[in-house]
Amino acid sequence: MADLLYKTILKDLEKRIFNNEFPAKKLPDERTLTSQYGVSRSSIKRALNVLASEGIVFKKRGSGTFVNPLYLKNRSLFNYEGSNLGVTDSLRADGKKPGIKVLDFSVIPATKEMQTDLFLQEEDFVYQIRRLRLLDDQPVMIETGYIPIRIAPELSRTIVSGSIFNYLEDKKNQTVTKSFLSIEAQPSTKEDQELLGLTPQEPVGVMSGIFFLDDGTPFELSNMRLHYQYMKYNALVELK
Amino acid sequence: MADLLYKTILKDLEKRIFNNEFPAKKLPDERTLTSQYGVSRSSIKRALNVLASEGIVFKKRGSGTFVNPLYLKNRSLFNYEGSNLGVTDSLRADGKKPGIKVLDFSVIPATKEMQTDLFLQEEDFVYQIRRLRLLDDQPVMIETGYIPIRIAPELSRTIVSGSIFNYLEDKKNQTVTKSFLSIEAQPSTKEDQELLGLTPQEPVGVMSGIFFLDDGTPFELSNMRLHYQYMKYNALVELK
DNA sequence: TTTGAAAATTGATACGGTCCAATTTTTTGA
DNA sequence: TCAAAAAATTGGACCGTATCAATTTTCAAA
Repeated sequence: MADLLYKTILKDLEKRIFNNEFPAKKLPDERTLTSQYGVSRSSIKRALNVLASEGIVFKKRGSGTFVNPLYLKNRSLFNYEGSNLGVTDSLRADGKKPGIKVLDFSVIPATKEMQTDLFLQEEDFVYQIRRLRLLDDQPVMIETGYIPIRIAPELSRTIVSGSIFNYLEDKKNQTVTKSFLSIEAQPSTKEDQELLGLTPQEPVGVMSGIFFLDDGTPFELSNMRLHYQYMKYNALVELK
Repeated sequence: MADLLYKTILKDLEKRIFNNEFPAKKLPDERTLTSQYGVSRSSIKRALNVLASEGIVFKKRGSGTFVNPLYLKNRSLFNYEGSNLGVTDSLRADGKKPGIKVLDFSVIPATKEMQTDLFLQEEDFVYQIRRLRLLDDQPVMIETGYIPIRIAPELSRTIVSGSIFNYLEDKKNQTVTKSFLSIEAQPSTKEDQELLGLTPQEPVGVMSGIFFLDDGTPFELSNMRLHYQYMKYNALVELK
Protein backbone atom coordinates (compact mmCIF):
# COMPACT_ATOMS: atom_id res chain seq x y z
CA MET A 1 0.00 0.00 0.00
CA ALA A 2 2.38 2.62 1.22
CA ASP A 3 5.48 1.20 -0.43
CA LEU A 4 6.10 4.49 -2.20
CA LEU A 5 8.21 7.00 -0.39
CA TYR A 6 5.98 9.99 -0.86
CA LYS A 7 2.96 7.95 0.21
CA THR A 8 4.67 6.89 3.40
CA ILE A 9 5.41 10.51 4.20
CA LEU A 10 1.87 11.44 3.22
CA LYS A 11 0.38 8.96 5.67
CA ASP A 12 2.76 9.98 8.41
CA LEU A 13 2.04 13.68 8.01
CA GLU A 14 -1.67 12.94 7.92
CA LYS A 15 -1.34 11.03 11.18
CA ARG A 16 0.71 13.75 12.80
CA ILE A 17 -1.81 16.37 11.76
CA PHE A 18 -4.65 14.32 13.18
CA ASN A 19 -2.73 13.77 16.42
CA ASN A 20 -2.46 17.53 16.65
CA GLU A 21 1.32 17.51 16.59
CA PHE A 22 1.29 20.93 14.97
CA PRO A 23 -0.64 22.98 17.53
CA ALA A 24 0.31 26.23 15.84
CA LYS A 25 -1.38 24.91 12.67
CA LYS A 26 1.89 25.42 10.90
CA LEU A 27 3.94 22.58 9.48
CA PRO A 28 7.72 22.68 9.42
CA ASP A 29 9.05 24.26 6.25
CA GLU A 30 9.87 22.01 3.30
CA ARG A 31 13.61 22.15 3.83
CA THR A 32 13.29 21.12 7.47
CA LEU A 33 10.94 18.27 6.58
CA THR A 34 13.47 17.21 3.96
CA SER A 35 16.16 16.72 6.58
CA GLN A 36 13.78 15.34 9.20
CA TYR A 37 12.55 12.59 6.91
CA GLY A 38 15.90 12.17 5.23
CA VAL A 39 14.40 12.37 1.75
CA SER A 40 14.64 14.82 -1.10
CA ARG A 41 12.62 18.00 -1.22
CA SER A 42 10.72 16.76 -4.26
CA SER A 43 9.31 13.86 -2.29
CA ILE A 44 8.23 16.21 0.46
CA LYS A 45 6.66 18.52 -2.11
CA ARG A 46 4.83 15.63 -3.68
CA ALA A 47 3.37 14.52 -0.35
CA LEU A 48 2.41 18.08 0.56
CA ASN A 49 0.80 18.60 -2.83
CA VAL A 50 -1.47 15.63 -2.27
CA LEU A 51 -2.39 16.88 1.19
CA ALA A 52 -3.16 20.27 -0.32
CA SER A 53 -5.25 18.79 -3.12
CA GLU A 54 -7.26 16.92 -0.51
CA GLY A 55 -7.89 20.10 1.41
CA ILE A 56 -6.03 18.95 4.48
CA VAL A 57 -3.40 21.66 4.31
CA PHE A 58 -2.94 24.86 2.34
CA LYS A 59 0.30 26.46 1.29
CA LYS A 60 1.33 30.05 1.08
CA ARG A 61 4.52 30.97 -0.63
CA GLY A 62 6.85 32.98 1.59
CA SER A 63 4.79 32.07 4.59
CA GLY A 64 4.56 28.36 5.08
CA THR A 65 2.29 25.35 5.01
CA PHE A 66 -0.71 25.30 7.35
CA VAL A 67 -3.24 22.81 8.56
CA ASN A 68 -6.79 23.47 7.40
CA PRO A 69 -8.40 24.08 10.78
CA LEU A 70 -11.69 22.59 9.63
CA TYR A 71 -9.99 19.32 8.94
CA LEU A 72 -9.24 18.89 12.61
CA LYS A 73 -12.48 20.36 13.89
CA ASN A 74 -14.86 18.40 11.78
CA ARG A 75 -13.09 15.45 10.32
CA SER A 76 -16.23 13.53 9.43
CA LEU A 77 -16.94 15.95 6.64
CA PHE A 78 -13.78 14.92 4.91
CA ASN A 79 -14.39 11.24 4.56
CA TYR A 80 -13.84 10.92 0.83
CA GLU A 81 -10.97 8.95 -0.62
CA GLY A 82 -9.55 11.03 -3.40
CA SER A 83 -11.31 14.05 -4.71
CA ASN A 84 -14.40 12.10 -5.60
CA LEU A 85 -16.40 9.24 -4.23
CA GLY A 86 -17.55 6.72 -6.81
CA VAL A 87 -20.85 4.91 -7.16
CA THR A 88 -19.61 1.59 -5.94
CA ASP A 89 -18.15 3.21 -2.88
CA SER A 90 -21.30 5.00 -1.98
CA LEU A 91 -23.29 1.81 -2.36
CA ARG A 92 -20.75 -0.23 -0.47
CA ALA A 93 -20.44 2.40 2.20
CA ASP A 94 -22.60 1.36 5.08
CA GLY A 95 -21.89 -2.34 5.34
CA LYS A 96 -25.21 -3.48 3.96
CA LYS A 97 -25.59 -6.66 1.95
CA PRO A 98 -25.73 -5.85 -1.77
CA GLY A 99 -28.00 -7.78 -4.13
CA ILE A 100 -28.64 -7.81 -7.86
CA LYS A 101 -31.78 -8.77 -9.75
CA VAL A 102 -31.44 -9.00 -13.52
CA LEU A 103 -34.43 -7.38 -15.25
CA ASP A 104 -33.30 -7.76 -18.82
CA PHE A 105 -30.35 -9.23 -20.66
CA SER A 106 -30.43 -8.93 -24.44
CA VAL A 107 -28.46 -7.99 -27.51
CA ILE A 108 -29.41 -5.00 -29.61
CA PRO A 109 -27.78 -3.05 -32.44
CA ALA A 110 -25.86 -0.01 -31.26
CA THR A 111 -27.71 3.26 -31.60
CA LYS A 112 -26.09 6.31 -33.11
CA GLU A 113 -25.36 7.66 -29.66
CA MET A 114 -23.73 4.44 -28.54
CA GLN A 115 -21.63 4.42 -31.67
CA THR A 116 -20.04 7.73 -30.81
CA ASP A 117 -19.87 7.21 -27.07
CA LEU A 118 -18.51 3.69 -27.17
CA PHE A 119 -16.40 4.21 -30.26
CA LEU A 120 -18.24 1.58 -32.34
CA GLN A 121 -18.97 0.90 -36.02
CA GLU A 122 -22.37 0.97 -37.72
CA GLU A 123 -22.78 -2.79 -37.65
CA ASP A 124 -21.80 -3.33 -34.01
CA PHE A 125 -24.04 -4.90 -31.40
CA VAL A 126 -24.21 -4.28 -27.67
CA TYR A 127 -25.53 -6.10 -24.65
CA GLN A 128 -28.40 -4.35 -22.98
CA ILE A 129 -28.32 -5.13 -19.30
CA ARG A 130 -31.00 -3.87 -16.96
CA ARG A 131 -30.49 -4.65 -13.31
CA LEU A 132 -32.14 -3.77 -10.07
CA ARG A 133 -29.68 -3.24 -7.27
CA LEU A 134 -30.59 -3.97 -3.69
CA LEU A 135 -29.12 -3.18 -0.31
CA ASP A 136 -30.32 -5.50 2.44
CA ASP A 137 -33.10 -6.63 0.05
CA GLN A 138 -34.24 -3.02 -0.34
CA PRO A 139 -34.28 -1.84 -3.99
CA VAL A 140 -32.12 1.24 -4.39
CA MET A 141 -31.20 1.59 -8.04
CA ILE A 142 -32.21 0.70 -11.57
CA GLU A 143 -29.14 0.32 -13.70
CA THR A 144 -29.24 0.16 -17.48
CA GLY A 145 -25.92 -0.66 -19.07
CA TYR A 146 -24.74 -1.10 -22.62
CA ILE A 147 -21.57 -3.08 -23.27
CA PRO A 148 -20.12 -3.76 -26.72
CA ILE A 149 -20.15 -7.46 -27.60
CA ARG A 150 -16.70 -7.02 -29.09
CA ILE A 151 -15.22 -6.22 -25.70
CA ALA A 152 -16.83 -9.03 -23.71
CA PRO A 153 -18.27 -11.60 -26.14
CA GLU A 154 -18.75 -14.29 -23.52
CA LEU A 155 -21.00 -12.36 -21.17
CA SER A 156 -23.89 -14.42 -19.83
CA ARG A 157 -26.93 -13.91 -17.66
CA THR A 158 -25.10 -15.64 -14.83
CA ILE A 159 -22.09 -13.38 -15.01
CA VAL A 160 -24.32 -10.37 -15.26
CA SER A 161 -26.11 -11.24 -12.04
CA GLY A 162 -22.85 -10.54 -10.23
CA SER A 163 -20.36 -7.74 -10.52
CA ILE A 164 -19.31 -7.24 -14.12
CA PHE A 165 -16.33 -5.19 -13.06
CA ASN A 166 -15.08 -7.92 -10.75
CA TYR A 167 -15.57 -10.52 -13.48
CA LEU A 168 -13.48 -8.47 -15.88
CA GLU A 169 -10.76 -8.04 -13.33
CA ASP A 170 -10.63 -11.67 -12.20
CA LYS A 171 -11.08 -13.47 -15.49
CA LYS A 172 -9.79 -11.11 -18.12
CA ASN A 173 -7.34 -9.04 -16.13
CA GLN A 174 -8.87 -5.80 -17.25
CA THR A 175 -9.68 -3.07 -14.80
CA VAL A 176 -12.24 -0.33 -14.89
CA THR A 177 -10.55 2.70 -13.41
CA LYS A 178 -12.28 5.78 -14.71
CA SER A 179 -15.63 7.15 -15.58
CA PHE A 180 -17.21 10.34 -16.76
CA LEU A 181 -20.40 10.86 -14.89
CA SER A 182 -23.19 13.32 -15.17
CA ILE A 183 -25.35 13.71 -12.11
CA GLU A 184 -28.84 15.09 -12.03
CA ALA A 185 -32.29 14.83 -10.45
CA GLN A 186 -35.49 13.77 -12.18
CA PRO A 187 -39.11 13.10 -11.27
CA SER A 188 -39.72 9.40 -10.85
CA THR A 189 -41.44 7.51 -13.65
CA LYS A 190 -44.16 4.90 -13.09
CA GLU A 191 -41.53 2.22 -13.44
CA ASP A 192 -39.20 3.92 -10.96
CA GLN A 193 -42.02 4.11 -8.47
CA GLU A 194 -42.86 0.43 -8.82
CA LEU A 195 -39.34 -0.91 -8.76
CA LEU A 196 -37.90 1.39 -6.13
CA GLY A 197 -40.97 1.77 -3.99
CA LEU A 198 -41.37 5.50 -4.44
CA THR A 199 -44.38 7.77 -4.25
CA PRO A 200 -45.05 9.99 -7.29
CA GLN A 201 -43.73 12.96 -5.33
CA GLU A 202 -40.42 11.29 -4.67
CA PRO A 203 -37.67 11.76 -7.27
CA VAL A 204 -34.75 9.71 -8.48
CA GLY A 205 -31.15 10.72 -8.71
CA VAL A 206 -29.74 9.99 -12.13
CA MET A 207 -26.10 9.25 -12.74
CA SER A 208 -25.23 8.54 -16.32
CA GLY A 209 -21.92 8.22 -18.03
CA ILE A 210 -19.23 6.09 -19.50
CA PHE A 211 -16.90 3.66 -17.78
CA PHE A 212 -13.44 3.18 -19.19
CA LEU A 213 -10.98 0.33 -19.07
CA ASP A 214 -7.42 0.75 -17.93
CA ASP A 215 -6.24 1.33 -21.46
CA GLY A 216 -8.75 4.05 -22.21
CA THR A 217 -11.23 1.90 -24.12
CA PRO A 218 -14.78 2.99 -23.37
CA PHE A 219 -16.36 -0.07 -21.88
CA GLU A 220 -19.87 0.67 -20.72
CA LEU A 221 -22.52 3.24 -21.25
CA SER A 222 -24.44 3.37 -18.03
CA ASN A 223 -27.60 4.98 -16.77
CA MET A 224 -28.36 4.66 -13.09
CA ARG A 225 -31.61 5.75 -11.52
CA LEU A 226 -31.24 5.83 -7.76
CA HIS A 227 -33.75 6.05 -4.96
CA TYR A 228 -33.21 9.67 -3.99
CA GLN A 229 -32.29 8.87 -0.43
CA TYR A 230 -29.40 6.72 -1.59
CA MET A 231 -27.77 9.21 -3.86
CA LYS A 232 -25.28 11.44 -2.15
CA TYR A 233 -22.32 12.54 -4.16
CA ASN A 234 -19.42 14.29 -2.48
CA ALA A 235 -16.96 16.41 -4.37
CA LEU A 236 -14.06 18.71 -3.74
CA VAL A 237 -14.54 21.46 -6.26
CA GLU A 238 -11.83 23.87 -7.31
CA LEU A 239 -13.12 27.16 -8.68
CA LYS A 240 -10.79 28.51 -11.33
CA MET B 1 -1.90 32.57 -18.68
CA ALA B 2 0.54 30.16 -20.17
CA ASP B 3 3.63 31.80 -18.77
CA LEU B 4 4.62 28.58 -17.09
CA LEU B 5 6.73 26.23 -19.09
CA TYR B 6 4.72 23.11 -18.42
CA LYS B 7 1.51 24.94 -19.23
CA THR B 8 2.87 26.07 -22.57
CA ILE B 9 3.77 22.50 -23.40
CA LEU B 10 0.39 21.36 -22.14
CA LYS B 11 -1.45 23.73 -24.47
CA ASP B 12 0.77 22.82 -27.38
CA LEU B 13 0.30 19.09 -26.92
CA GLU B 14 -3.42 19.60 -26.54
CA LYS B 15 -3.47 21.50 -29.80
CA ARG B 16 -1.39 18.90 -31.59
CA ILE B 17 -3.64 16.13 -30.33
CA PHE B 18 -6.70 17.97 -31.51
CA ASN B 19 -5.10 18.62 -34.90
CA ASN B 20 -4.60 14.89 -35.15
CA GLU B 21 -0.83 15.16 -35.40
CA PHE B 22 -0.52 11.75 -33.77
CA PRO B 23 -2.51 9.56 -36.15
CA ALA B 24 -1.21 6.37 -34.55
CA LYS B 25 -2.75 7.63 -31.28
CA LYS B 26 0.68 7.34 -29.76
CA LEU B 27 2.64 10.31 -28.52
CA PRO B 28 6.43 10.43 -28.76
CA ASP B 29 8.06 8.97 -25.69
CA GLU B 30 8.98 11.29 -22.85
CA ARG B 31 12.68 11.36 -23.68
CA THR B 32 12.01 12.34 -27.28
CA LEU B 33 9.58 15.07 -26.21
CA THR B 34 12.23 16.31 -23.80
CA SER B 35 14.67 16.93 -26.63
CA GLN B 36 11.98 18.13 -29.05
CA TYR B 37 10.77 20.84 -26.68
CA GLY B 38 14.23 21.48 -25.29
CA VAL B 39 13.03 21.24 -21.70
CA SER B 40 13.66 18.85 -18.87
CA ARG B 41 11.84 15.58 -18.56
CA SER B 42 10.13 16.72 -15.37
CA SER B 43 8.37 19.49 -17.26
CA ILE B 44 7.24 17.02 -19.90
CA LYS B 45 6.03 14.65 -17.22
CA ARG B 46 4.16 17.43 -15.50
CA ALA B 47 2.36 18.40 -18.69
CA LEU B 48 1.56 14.78 -19.51
CA ASN B 49 0.26 14.19 -16.00
CA VAL B 50 -2.22 17.01 -16.39
CA LEU B 51 -3.33 15.66 -19.76
CA ALA B 52 -3.76 12.24 -18.19
CA SER B 53 -5.72 13.61 -15.24
CA GLU B 54 -8.06 15.31 -17.70
CA GLY B 55 -8.63 12.07 -19.53
CA ILE B 56 -7.10 13.32 -22.76
CA VAL B 57 -4.28 10.79 -22.80
CA PHE B 58 -3.47 7.65 -20.88
CA LYS B 59 -0.08 6.29 -20.07
CA LYS B 60 1.18 2.76 -19.90
CA ARG B 61 4.54 2.04 -18.45
CA GLY B 62 6.78 0.15 -20.84
CA SER B 63 4.45 0.92 -23.67
CA GLY B 64 3.96 4.61 -24.14
CA THR B 65 1.52 7.49 -23.91
CA PHE B 66 -1.63 7.32 -26.02
CA VAL B 67 -4.41 9.64 -27.04
CA ASN B 68 -7.80 8.69 -25.62
CA PRO B 69 -9.60 7.92 -28.86
CA LEU B 70 -12.88 9.17 -27.48
CA TYR B 71 -11.38 12.56 -26.92
CA LEU B 72 -10.98 13.04 -30.65
CA LYS B 73 -14.17 11.28 -31.65
CA ASN B 74 -16.53 12.97 -29.29
CA ARG B 75 -14.85 16.07 -28.02
CA SER B 76 -18.02 17.68 -26.76
CA LEU B 77 -18.21 15.18 -23.94
CA PHE B 78 -14.97 16.46 -22.53
CA ASN B 79 -15.81 20.08 -22.17
CA TYR B 80 -15.06 20.43 -18.50
CA GLU B 81 -12.26 22.60 -17.25
CA GLY B 82 -10.55 20.68 -14.52
CA SER B 83 -11.86 17.49 -13.11
CA ASN B 84 -15.03 19.12 -11.92
CA LEU B 85 -17.45 21.75 -13.06
CA GLY B 86 -18.54 24.19 -10.38
CA VAL B 87 -21.92 25.71 -9.67
CA THR B 88 -21.12 29.12 -10.97
CA ASP B 89 -19.87 27.62 -14.18
CA SER B 90 -22.93 25.57 -14.74
CA LEU B 91 -25.11 28.59 -14.12
CA ARG B 92 -22.95 30.82 -16.26
CA ALA B 93 -22.72 28.21 -18.95
CA ASP B 94 -25.22 29.04 -21.61
CA GLY B 95 -24.91 32.77 -21.94
CA LYS B 96 -28.14 33.60 -20.17
CA LYS B 97 -28.56 36.74 -18.15
CA PRO B 98 -28.24 35.98 -14.44
CA GLY B 99 -30.39 37.73 -11.85
CA ILE B 100 -30.62 37.75 -8.07
CA LYS B 101 -33.59 38.47 -5.84
CA VAL B 102 -32.85 38.80 -2.13
CA LEU B 103 -35.45 36.94 -0.08
CA ASP B 104 -33.96 37.48 3.34
CA PHE B 105 -30.96 39.22 4.82
CA SER B 106 -30.58 39.01 8.56
CA VAL B 107 -28.18 38.29 11.38
CA ILE B 108 -28.59 35.28 13.62
CA PRO B 109 -26.48 33.53 16.24
CA ALA B 110 -24.45 30.65 14.87
CA THR B 111 -25.95 27.24 15.48
CA LYS B 112 -23.90 24.37 16.81
CA GLU B 113 -23.47 23.03 13.29
CA MET B 114 -22.27 26.36 11.96
CA GLN B 115 -19.82 26.64 14.81
CA THR B 116 -18.06 23.45 13.81
CA ASP B 117 -18.38 23.92 10.06
CA LEU B 118 -17.33 27.54 9.96
CA PHE B 119 -14.86 27.28 12.81
CA LEU B 120 -16.67 29.76 15.05
CA GLN B 121 -17.01 30.42 18.78
CA GLU B 122 -20.14 30.08 20.89
CA GLU B 123 -20.89 33.78 20.83
CA ASP B 124 -20.40 34.34 17.09
CA PHE B 125 -23.07 35.64 14.76
CA VAL B 126 -23.64 34.96 11.09
CA TYR B 127 -25.45 36.61 8.23
CA GLN B 128 -28.34 34.57 6.95
CA ILE B 129 -28.75 35.28 3.26
CA ARG B 130 -31.56 33.77 1.25
CA ARG B 131 -31.55 34.53 -2.43
CA LEU B 132 -33.47 33.46 -5.44
CA ARG B 133 -31.31 33.10 -8.51
CA LEU B 134 -32.68 33.70 -11.96
CA LEU B 135 -31.52 33.00 -15.49
CA ASP B 136 -33.22 35.17 -18.09
CA ASP B 137 -35.80 36.08 -15.41
CA GLN B 138 -36.59 32.42 -14.85
CA PRO B 139 -36.13 31.28 -11.22
CA VAL B 140 -33.67 28.40 -11.05
CA MET B 141 -32.30 28.18 -7.54
CA ILE B 142 -32.98 29.01 -3.92
CA GLU B 143 -29.73 29.69 -2.15
CA THR B 144 -29.41 29.90 1.59
CA GLY B 145 -26.01 31.03 2.78
CA TYR B 146 -24.48 31.65 6.16
CA ILE B 147 -21.44 33.91 6.41
CA PRO B 148 -19.65 34.78 9.67
CA ILE B 149 -19.90 38.48 10.51
CA ARG B 150 -16.29 38.38 11.56
CA ILE B 151 -15.16 37.65 8.01
CA ALA B 152 -17.23 40.29 6.22
CA PRO B 153 -18.59 42.75 8.80
CA GLU B 154 -19.60 45.35 6.23
CA LEU B 155 -21.92 43.17 4.17
CA SER B 156 -25.13 44.95 3.15
CA ARG B 157 -28.33 44.10 1.37
CA THR B 158 -27.00 45.95 -1.66
CA ILE B 159 -23.80 43.98 -1.82
CA VAL B 160 -25.71 40.80 -1.28
CA SER B 161 -27.95 41.45 -4.25
CA GLY B 162 -24.88 41.01 -6.45
CA SER B 163 -22.14 38.44 -6.44
CA ILE B 164 -20.63 38.12 -2.99
CA PHE B 165 -17.62 36.33 -4.40
CA ASN B 166 -16.88 39.14 -6.83
CA TYR B 167 -17.30 41.72 -4.09
CA LEU B 168 -14.77 39.90 -1.94
CA GLU B 169 -12.33 39.67 -4.80
CA ASP B 170 -12.65 43.28 -5.95
CA LYS B 171 -12.88 45.09 -2.64
CA LYS B 172 -11.10 42.89 -0.18
CA ASN B 173 -8.71 41.01 -2.42
CA GLN B 174 -9.80 37.66 -1.11
CA THR B 175 -10.66 34.83 -3.44
CA VAL B 176 -12.93 31.87 -3.02
CA THR B 177 -11.17 28.99 -4.66
CA LYS B 178 -12.46 25.79 -3.17
CA SER B 179 -15.55 24.14 -1.90
CA PHE B 180 -16.68 20.84 -0.53
CA LEU B 181 -20.03 19.98 -1.98
CA SER B 182 -22.53 17.28 -1.37
CA ILE B 183 -25.00 16.66 -4.17
CA GLU B 184 -28.35 14.96 -3.84
CA ALA B 185 -31.96 14.92 -5.00
CA GLN B 186 -35.02 15.71 -2.90
CA PRO B 187 -38.76 16.05 -3.37
CA SER B 188 -39.73 19.68 -3.72
CA THR B 189 -41.29 21.45 -0.75
CA LYS B 190 -44.26 23.81 -0.99
CA GLU B 191 -41.86 26.73 -0.96
CA ASP B 192 -39.67 25.20 -3.70
CA GLN B 193 -42.75 24.73 -5.84
CA GLU B 194 -43.87 28.33 -5.39
CA LEU B 195 -40.51 29.98 -5.87
CA LEU B 196 -39.18 27.79 -8.64
CA GLY B 197 -42.44 27.11 -10.42
CA LEU B 198 -42.44 23.36 -9.93
CA THR B 199 -45.26 20.84 -9.75
CA PRO B 200 -45.39 18.61 -6.65
CA GLN B 201 -44.04 15.75 -8.76
CA GLU B 202 -40.99 17.69 -9.81
CA PRO B 203 -37.94 17.49 -7.54
CA VAL B 204 -35.08 19.78 -6.67
CA GLY B 205 -31.39 19.10 -6.86
CA VAL B 206 -29.66 19.97 -3.63
CA MET B 207 -26.06 21.04 -3.45
CA SER B 208 -24.83 21.88 -0.01
CA GLY B 209 -21.40 22.51 1.30
CA ILE B 210 -18.76 24.92 2.41
CA PHE B 211 -16.86 27.53 0.43
CA PHE B 212 -13.31 28.36 1.40
CA LEU B 213 -11.15 31.40 0.96
CA ASP B 214 -7.73 31.25 -0.59
CA ASP B 215 -6.07 30.89 2.77
CA GLY B 216 -8.24 27.99 3.86
CA THR B 217 -10.67 29.93 6.02
CA PRO B 218 -14.15 28.51 5.72
CA PHE B 219 -16.19 31.39 4.39
CA GLU B 220 -19.72 30.31 3.69
CA LEU B 221 -22.05 27.50 4.55
CA SER B 222 -24.32 27.13 1.59
CA ASN B 223 -27.44 25.23 0.71
CA MET B 224 -28.67 25.42 -2.84
CA ARG B 225 -31.96 24.04 -4.03
CA LEU B 226 -32.01 23.97 -7.79
CA HIS B 227 -34.80 23.51 -10.28
CA TYR B 228 -34.07 19.94 -11.31
CA GLN B 229 -33.67 20.79 -14.97
CA TYR B 230 -30.86 23.18 -14.14
CA MET B 231 -28.76 20.88 -12.05
CA LYS B 232 -26.29 18.89 -14.04
CA TYR B 233 -23.04 18.07 -12.37
CA ASN B 234 -20.22 16.59 -14.42
CA ALA B 235 -17.36 14.70 -12.86
CA LEU B 236 -14.39 12.67 -13.88
CA VAL B 237 -14.32 9.88 -11.34
CA GLU B 238 -11.33 7.71 -10.62
CA LEU B 239 -12.19 4.34 -9.15
CA LYS B 240 -9.49 3.15 -6.78
C1' DT C 1 7.47 -22.85 -36.04
C1' DT C 2 7.13 -22.03 -31.41
C1' DT C 3 8.57 -21.00 -26.94
C1' DG C 4 11.04 -18.65 -23.57
C1' DA C 5 14.82 -16.06 -21.99
C1' DA C 6 17.42 -11.73 -22.81
C1' DA C 7 17.54 -7.02 -24.33
C1' DA C 8 15.54 -2.69 -25.43
C1' DT C 9 11.95 0.53 -24.69
C1' DT C 10 9.31 3.47 -21.86
C1' DG C 11 7.03 5.53 -17.93
C1' DA C 12 7.64 6.01 -12.46
C1' DT C 13 10.03 7.26 -8.46
C1' DA C 14 13.47 9.68 -6.25
C1' DC C 15 17.57 12.55 -5.69
C1' DG C 16 19.75 17.05 -5.27
C1' DG C 17 20.60 21.14 -7.14
C1' DT C 18 19.69 26.40 -9.17
C1' DC C 19 17.10 30.31 -9.48
C1' DC C 20 12.89 32.86 -8.62
C1' DA C 21 8.77 35.15 -6.22
C1' DA C 22 5.86 36.07 -2.39
C1' DT C 23 5.91 36.99 2.40
C1' DT C 24 7.73 38.03 6.86
C1' DT C 25 11.29 39.77 9.77
C1' DT C 26 15.03 42.73 10.68
C1' DT C 27 17.61 46.73 10.06
C1' DT C 28 18.35 51.38 8.81
C1' DG C 29 17.82 56.23 8.63
C1' DA C 30 15.14 60.36 8.80
C1' DT D 1 9.13 56.58 16.72
C1' DC D 2 8.14 54.94 12.51
C1' DA D 3 8.25 54.15 7.73
C1' DA D 4 11.11 52.56 4.10
C1' DA D 5 14.73 49.53 2.68
C1' DA D 6 17.27 45.30 3.15
C1' DA D 7 17.65 40.60 4.49
C1' DA D 8 15.88 36.19 5.63
C1' DT D 9 12.38 32.83 5.10
C1' DT D 10 9.64 29.85 2.46
C1' DG D 11 7.16 27.73 -1.32
C1' DG D 12 7.33 27.30 -6.79
C1' DA D 13 9.40 26.14 -11.22
C1' DC D 14 12.65 23.79 -13.59
C1' DC D 15 16.83 21.15 -14.60
C1' DG D 16 19.57 16.84 -15.13
C1' DT D 17 20.56 12.35 -13.35
C1' DA D 18 20.16 7.56 -11.50
C1' DT D 19 17.56 3.58 -10.74
C1' DC D 20 13.54 0.80 -11.09
C1' DA D 21 9.42 -1.69 -13.09
C1' DA D 22 6.21 -2.87 -16.66
C1' DT D 23 5.91 -3.88 -21.45
C1' DT D 24 7.37 -4.91 -25.95
C1' DT D 25 10.75 -6.60 -29.08
C1' DT D 26 14.41 -9.55 -30.37
C1' DC D 27 16.54 -13.71 -30.87
C1' DA D 28 18.21 -18.19 -29.81
C1' DA D 29 17.06 -22.91 -28.47
C1' DA D 30 13.93 -26.79 -28.88
